[in-house]
Amino acid sequence: MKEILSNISITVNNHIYLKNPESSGLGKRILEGSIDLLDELGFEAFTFKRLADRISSTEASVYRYFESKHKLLLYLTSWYWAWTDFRLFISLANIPSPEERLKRAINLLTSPVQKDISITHINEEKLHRIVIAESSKSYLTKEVDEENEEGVFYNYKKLVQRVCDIIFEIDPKYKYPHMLISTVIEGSHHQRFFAEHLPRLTDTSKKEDAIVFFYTDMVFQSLRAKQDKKLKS
Amino acid sequence: MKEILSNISITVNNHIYLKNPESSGLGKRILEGSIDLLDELGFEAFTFKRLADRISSTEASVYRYFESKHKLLLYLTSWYWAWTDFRLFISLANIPSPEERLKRAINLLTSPVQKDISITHINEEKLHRIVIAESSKSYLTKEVDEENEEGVFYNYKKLVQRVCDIIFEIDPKYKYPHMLISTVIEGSHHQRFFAEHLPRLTDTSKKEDAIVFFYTDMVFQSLRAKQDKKLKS
DNA sequence: GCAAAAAAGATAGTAAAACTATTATATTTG
DNA sequence: CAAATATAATAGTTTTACTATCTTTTTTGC
Repeated sequence: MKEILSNISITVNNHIYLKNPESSGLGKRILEGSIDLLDELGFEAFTFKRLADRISSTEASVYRYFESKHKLLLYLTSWYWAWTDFRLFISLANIPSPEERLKRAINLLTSPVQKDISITHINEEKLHRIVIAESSKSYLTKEVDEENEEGVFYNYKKLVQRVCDIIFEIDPKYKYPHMLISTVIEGSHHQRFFAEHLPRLTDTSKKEDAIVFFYTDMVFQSLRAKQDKKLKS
Repeated sequence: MKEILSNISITVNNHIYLKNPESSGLGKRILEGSIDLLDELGFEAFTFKRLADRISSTEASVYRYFESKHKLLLYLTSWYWAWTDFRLFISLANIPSPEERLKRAINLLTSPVQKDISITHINEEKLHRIVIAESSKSYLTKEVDEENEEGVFYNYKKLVQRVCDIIFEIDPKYKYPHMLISTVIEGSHHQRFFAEHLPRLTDTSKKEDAIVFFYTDMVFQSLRAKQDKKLKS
């Protein structure tokens, strides 16, 4: 995958950074280092000082790229949504049946991220763990409206919309596609976190992937309620 | 309601506080003041210094009740789950049909909190907004396992279990009751936040309460998938 | 009603976090 | 190679998140 896609790149809204971290070696070290450290320490204990030490740079240099650790988190999650949207696009290409496309979409959104699908210097497996544990902190703030106006959540909305478009093909009358899909995305992340840390809030069975199964079923049952087509679930 | 229930009180795991805030006037002012301030400022900008100023006390005095603002948030959310569990208990009393009980439970878990159901000095309407915007920060931390062992999430688990018990009555074979209910609770909170701040991630229709309807439908459709009883949805 | 105990207030102080500013040294680019 | 730009090194500020100490007020048990 690396070969084929070496000339595509993931873009993130430029209100999120001061200087594009993809534009320099230090910028890339900041991204790599912050993914490692956020995964190790969590958002609360993560600081630019610690990041600078880890990548053998200085606090002041990191501040030239991102105005705060909150913006850095926003960058990483936004990158993740763009990357997920891109993978989704590929996964759905040339599949004529909307039901099959929806099934593949849910599968991609709710499955764990495997190491081997990396396309860049970014460790997507670690990034996935960061998104699970930290991404809701990127919008559950008092600055959300302001930042939303700047377009920093565009990549997330775009991904949700892409899946909603499939639902529209299956049932143009279905009233809650966005609610359904954002519930699937946020929900599956929460369930992965619960499975690891608060197992009594979920139902873990190690054999099959209960999370993928549950949300696939949930979506198709919710849609079947509104229409009575046969589904290849 | 205030009259009838004046002798019941909500209990919170004692690992969460240093001194029980319900045991003194200052403690109650801390609870009241923190609910006001958290609602106004959000968790990030909330500090014990600001809280102390607001309630005309001192930082040091607040620290005698809670060892950190994180523990205070944990207290408030835990209180909220106990209160919700209590309301649920009442709402389900003497309703024989498990389907009807489940419907009432989903309704209670996904509806907005109205002012008039207050039983204490706590402003439950504000607390509900805090739970929506901040409660996931109480467990999305690196300390979650440690704190979970101390039992600080017990009230949340208990609430989820209570609803799972109803599902068991309806369909003892259903495999994912905890996933279903925690998805409903977390999901409905997220959707309320989205409706206000990120509307493109949800489907708002101001007339009826789309969120209650959506999750009720979701639950009953998910269960109908596994069984074919008639439901009064 | 009073003494002892406990709670709260007043004040001060520390370590670290979250930045900003300045100057010097590399590195890039035209 | 000069000029521009990026990074490093260093230092400083303000705020947060606490801890410590001492005094005053309130509670309580007799």
